[in-house]
Amino acid sequence: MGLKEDIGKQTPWESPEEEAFLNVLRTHQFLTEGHQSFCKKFGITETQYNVLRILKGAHKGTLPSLEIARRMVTKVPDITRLIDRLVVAGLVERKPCPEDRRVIHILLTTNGRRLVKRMAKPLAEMHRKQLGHLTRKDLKELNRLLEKVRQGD
Amino acid sequence: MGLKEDIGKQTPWESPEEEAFLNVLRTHQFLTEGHQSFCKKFGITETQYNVLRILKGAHKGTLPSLEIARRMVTKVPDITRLIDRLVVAGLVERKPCPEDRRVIHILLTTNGRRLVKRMAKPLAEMHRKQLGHLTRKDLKELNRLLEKVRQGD
DNA sequence: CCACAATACTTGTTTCAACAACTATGTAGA
DNA sequence: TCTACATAGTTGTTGAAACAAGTATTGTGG
Repeated sequence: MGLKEDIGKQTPWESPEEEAFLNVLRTHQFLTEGHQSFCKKFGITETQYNVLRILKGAHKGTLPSLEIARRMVTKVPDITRLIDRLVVAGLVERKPCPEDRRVIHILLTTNGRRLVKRMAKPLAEMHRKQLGHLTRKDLKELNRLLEKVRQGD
Repeated sequence: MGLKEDIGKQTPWESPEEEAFLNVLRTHQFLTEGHQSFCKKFGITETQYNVLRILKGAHKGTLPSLEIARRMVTKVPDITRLIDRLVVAGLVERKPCPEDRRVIHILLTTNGRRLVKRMAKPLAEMHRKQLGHLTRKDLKELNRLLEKVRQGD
């Protein structure tokens, strides 16, 4: 199924660039939908999972909040209340930095670490379900092209 | 710049699928950011533009609201108030369908049509700015792979 | 060392999206 | 024709994102 049938549009694309643009949007939507409902099963949002994932991958498992914001996929102008919710959920905690009292370090709690671990295998499964029909060569080429897109502007 | 440096992560990917997944998310963010600020310059949101674009491409320039919702890139469970805002902005209007009184047709007003037209050229320019550095072959391959992703699941 | 700028985060406010429940109209089978 | 169900859209409510302005701490040029 091509994009044209997919969205039931009458007129063709203005340009191949527009087609690619919408194609990225559609595919993003396709992938993110599954990811969203996946996260929901574990009681968190996509954005919240993103924070946990970043913390898990971080050196020493701790980062200043704005550093987390910087690494997020989406822009988060409101990192404070995003962290707030994770604190309330008992998944992360704040630890003021003694060296620089402006900074607040965020780290996973035991529960947070446990949740990320518990999500790992099912998540990998979902990725395989969503992308497993692409060959290694496909994936490599897709990654190359997506990275090339981001080099522009 | 690869994805790894891009997001400052320590640990490598769990799988090529996860890498591709995040790559789509990042690239989507990259593209949509520009698109968002573009739309903002014209006083509308991305979602609102999406409605206008769909109406412009629709046969006879009119569609029932739920049909619009169905064609949107993102899920819109709240099409009513999305249309509300466009009505208030004077860009679309509602026209009850006489044949089926459940249905309400949405159509562009003159102002709406004018706005879409006014946005067309700058938008094409932005697409070229964002994606112009990819060759035709790149774009074709990218489109092919993105469509292939959506065939899965 | 002192004013001033930069950094790191917080808070207030407004707007938008998500979810579910609800109304109104049309369709189809017993 | 009457009941049940499906479709189209609306509304109420809650929660989260967007934006801008504010506070506290640190770095820096004169």
